[in-house]
Amino acid sequence: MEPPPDRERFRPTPGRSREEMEALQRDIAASARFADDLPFDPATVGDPDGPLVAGVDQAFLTDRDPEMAVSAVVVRRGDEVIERVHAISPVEIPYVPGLLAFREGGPILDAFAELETDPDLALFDGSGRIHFREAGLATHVGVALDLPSVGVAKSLLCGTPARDTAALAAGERVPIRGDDRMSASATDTVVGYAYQSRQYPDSRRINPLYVSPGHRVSAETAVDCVARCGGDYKLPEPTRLADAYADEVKRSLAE
DNA sequence: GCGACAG
DNA sequence: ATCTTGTCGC
Repeated sequence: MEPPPDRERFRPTPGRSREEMEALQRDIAASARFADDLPFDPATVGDPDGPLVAGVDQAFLTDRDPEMAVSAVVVRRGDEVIERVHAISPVEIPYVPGLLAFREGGPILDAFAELETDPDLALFDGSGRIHFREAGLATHVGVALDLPSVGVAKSLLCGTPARDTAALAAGERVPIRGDDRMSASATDTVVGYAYQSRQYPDSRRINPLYVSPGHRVSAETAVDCVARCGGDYKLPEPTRLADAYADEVKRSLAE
């Protein structure tokens, strides 16, 4: 799938100043919908006859002249893999906290362009609304494709947990509220959740995931969808499969 | 000067 | 993200 013609302006292309990138992010946030606007019933995510859920992740070939990105997208219905694609693209923008979508967004869109299936929902490795300008990777790509999306990050970029998240039991979720490091419009509103997908039985601890709406989903529905994606690991299965696939492609390119 | 942050 | 073996515990 490709971005709709009228959304080409959201594509995270290189050659922009930091100010221009931040301005585009404010534009992206203004176009994002942090409320449910889904073509399916979120309660059916993970069901054999439920929606098509895509997992997205990348691996990098740092030891190349232009650094190369391997972007992978794995689409599932229930626990069955319907389609799996990848793209290998040059990385043209360095990683800067807050501007991750500009480094990874382009290569990810290259992978989506290879997709024959149209997913109903996509899970990204990174933040959505939990972002300084409410326009993290999941939001940026979701808005660019006008595709319902969710951000699943392994660490918290900004925002404040409603209570301590150090020792949550499996399945527990704690609201993350917008704080002073974020757009004023997010202040005190629930921009996402810390979600303990897995936990050890003993005293060892696993950090929670930080789930936030990307586009066309509310914070509550975003966590519900992640919880329904299942899997036996910390990361939801779609994302974990995309991660493994990107690594597989990367290793096959070793020299 | 301090703060300090996805992948 | 990436560089990387063994090791602790169920």
